Amino acid sequence: MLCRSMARSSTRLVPMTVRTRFAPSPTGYLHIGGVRTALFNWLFARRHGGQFLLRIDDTDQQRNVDAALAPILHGFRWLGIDWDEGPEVGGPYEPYYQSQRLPQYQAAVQKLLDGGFAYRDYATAEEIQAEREAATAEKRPFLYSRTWMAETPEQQAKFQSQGRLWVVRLKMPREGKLIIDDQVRGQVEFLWEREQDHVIQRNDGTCLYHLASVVDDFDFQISHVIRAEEHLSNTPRQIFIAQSLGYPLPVYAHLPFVAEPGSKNKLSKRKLDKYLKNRDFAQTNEHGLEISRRLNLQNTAETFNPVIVDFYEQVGYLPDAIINYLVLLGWSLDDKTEFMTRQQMIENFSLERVTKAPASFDAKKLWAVEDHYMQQLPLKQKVPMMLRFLQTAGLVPTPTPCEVGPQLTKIVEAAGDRLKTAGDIIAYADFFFLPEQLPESAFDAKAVEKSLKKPGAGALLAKFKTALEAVEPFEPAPLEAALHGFVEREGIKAGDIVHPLRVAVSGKGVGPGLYDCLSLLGKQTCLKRIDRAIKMAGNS
RNA sequence: GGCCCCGUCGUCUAGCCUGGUCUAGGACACCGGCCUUUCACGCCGAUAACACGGGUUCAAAUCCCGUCGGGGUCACCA
Repeated sequence: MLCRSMARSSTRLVPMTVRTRFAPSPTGYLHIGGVRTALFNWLFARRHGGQFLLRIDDTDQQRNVDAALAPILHGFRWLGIDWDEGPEVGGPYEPYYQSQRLPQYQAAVQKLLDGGFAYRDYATAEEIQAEREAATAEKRPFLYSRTWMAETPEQQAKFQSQGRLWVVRLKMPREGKLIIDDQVRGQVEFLWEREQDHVIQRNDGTCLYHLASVVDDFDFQISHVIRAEEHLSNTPRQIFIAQSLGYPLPVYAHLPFVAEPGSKNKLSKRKLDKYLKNRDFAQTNEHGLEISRRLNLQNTAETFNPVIVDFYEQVGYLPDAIINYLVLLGWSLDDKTEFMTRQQMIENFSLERVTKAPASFDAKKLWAVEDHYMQQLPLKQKVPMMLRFLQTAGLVPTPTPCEVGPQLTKIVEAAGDRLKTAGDIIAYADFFFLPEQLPESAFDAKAVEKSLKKPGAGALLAKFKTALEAVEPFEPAPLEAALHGFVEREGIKAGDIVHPLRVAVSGKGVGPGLYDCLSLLGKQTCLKRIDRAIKMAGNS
C-alpha cells in the first residue's frame, strides 16, 4: 500500500485553499537563497488567494531564539513579504515554533509506533557505525540489520536490562518503489529499499526534523510544500511518515537552489572568501563596505556581505529591486519581460515556469535591476530615503534643518542616475554638507594630484575666480556661459579649467554636473574653496 | 561510492511537453563606438550557446537510447 505510486495528473487544478510555508531556523541572518524560496512560496499563495505562513524550525537551538529570529523577520518585512500566520502575528494553529510543539510530535511518534511504522531501536551509535562501515567495505548500500529493533515488551526488557538506551526509528518499507509527482521536476522515482530507518525521536524524547516537519505541515494544513531541491531526497521518508499517520499528502515542488557566483554549487554563507574572488561579487561587496564605513556601521564580514539580505538594506538598495531580481532567478514570465510589479508577479506566477537547473547568483545583474528601480523612483521618495543616510553618516543634523529639504531635492536631482543605491548619496553629495573649508579627508588624493597639481592649474583657477565673482545669477546657465567665455579668452581647453575647478569645490574628480555643483554650493562657498585650492596647487 | 536531480551565449533565461516559422530570441556582463566638463545615464554595434554520440524522421535544441560532465543527498542538523 505504501509502495503504490502516487502519481498525480500534472494538469490538476490547484485546490481551493492554498497554504504554503517557509520554515527558517533562527540563525540571526536571512540568506538570499532562503528569501528566493520564501518568495516563491509567498507568490504562489498570493496567486491562488491562499495563505503564506512562517514556521520556526528551532528544534535544535532553544536559546536566544527571539534574538536570532528578529533579523529574519525584519528582513521579510523590509522586503514586503508578509506572512498570514506565524511569529508575531499568531494564527489559528499556534504555536508556530517547533520548540513548543513537542507534545504533538511525541503523539505522532506514538501513533507510528502503535501502527508498526516505527520501532524502538536499542543499538548504540558504535554498532550502527560498524554496520555502516561494513557495508561500505563490501561496496553494498547500507541498510540497518534491525538487530536491536525491539517491537515487543519482552525484547525491550531484554535490551533495557543490558543498560541500552533507545531511540525511535522509522520502519521503512524494503521493497517496491515510490513515485513522487513533483510540480517542478515531474515524476521522480525512488526505491524504498534504499531508504534508511531514520531516527525520528532521540533517547531524551525530543524529535527530529523530518517527523516534526511532516506533523507541522499537516497540523498547519499546508497544501503545497515548495522548498529547495536539497530536500528532494528527504521526501520519501516524509511521505512515508505522512502516509503512515494517515495524512493526505501535500503537493511537492522542489525548486532548484541558488548557486554560487559563476558556479553550480549551492550558495552558502560559509564560502565568502571564494565568492570574493568573483569580480562582480567583490565589487558589490566593496561598494557596500565603503558605504558601511561612511555610516560607521559595526558590521562583520559574517553578517554583512551580498549573500545576506541585511546587507542590501544597510547599503540602501530598494526592496522592489531585490524581489524583482530574485523572482527572475529560476522563474520567468515569458521570453522578454524583465521588470514586474509585485502585482504582475502575483498574477503570473506559476510553478510550471520554474526552471529545473540551478541559477547562479549574479551580483552585476542585481545591480542592473537596482539601477533601473532607483531611476524609476520618484524624487519625492528618493529624497527622504537619502536624507536618512546623510543623517546616519553625520552629514546632516537631526532633526533636519528646514533648509536641507529643498536643497537636498536639488542635489538629488543633479546627481540623477548616478545614485544607484541610497547610500551612494554620501559619496556623491557629502561636499555639499561639509564646512566651507573642506577637511583634508574630503579630498581625493588622486584627483588632487591629477587636476589640481597640474602645472598652471593654480593660476588658471585664480583668474577664473575673478570671472566667477561677476556671475549673476549664480545659476547653471550663466555659469556655463562664463566658463565658456573664459576658455575662449584664455585660449585653453575646457578641461583645463573644468577639472581643477571640480576638485577645488568638491574635493573629487567625479560627481554631479559641474554647473549644478557650483550653483548649489553658492558663490561664497565656491570662492572660498577655490582660494584654498589655489594654495594647495601652489604648494606642489 | 549508492541513490536522486540537472545540462541552450560568461551569467539569468525564451524555445522543448504539442518536431519545421530557430541560419536559436531577450536581458545582464564583457568589448568597440557615439554623446560628453568628470562620472553615470542614454544610443549604436560586435563577440558569444543548443555537452557529446547514436537512433527515429523528409525535417531534432525539441522525441528515444547511450555516454560524458556538473550538482544535491546519504546524521540521534535543519
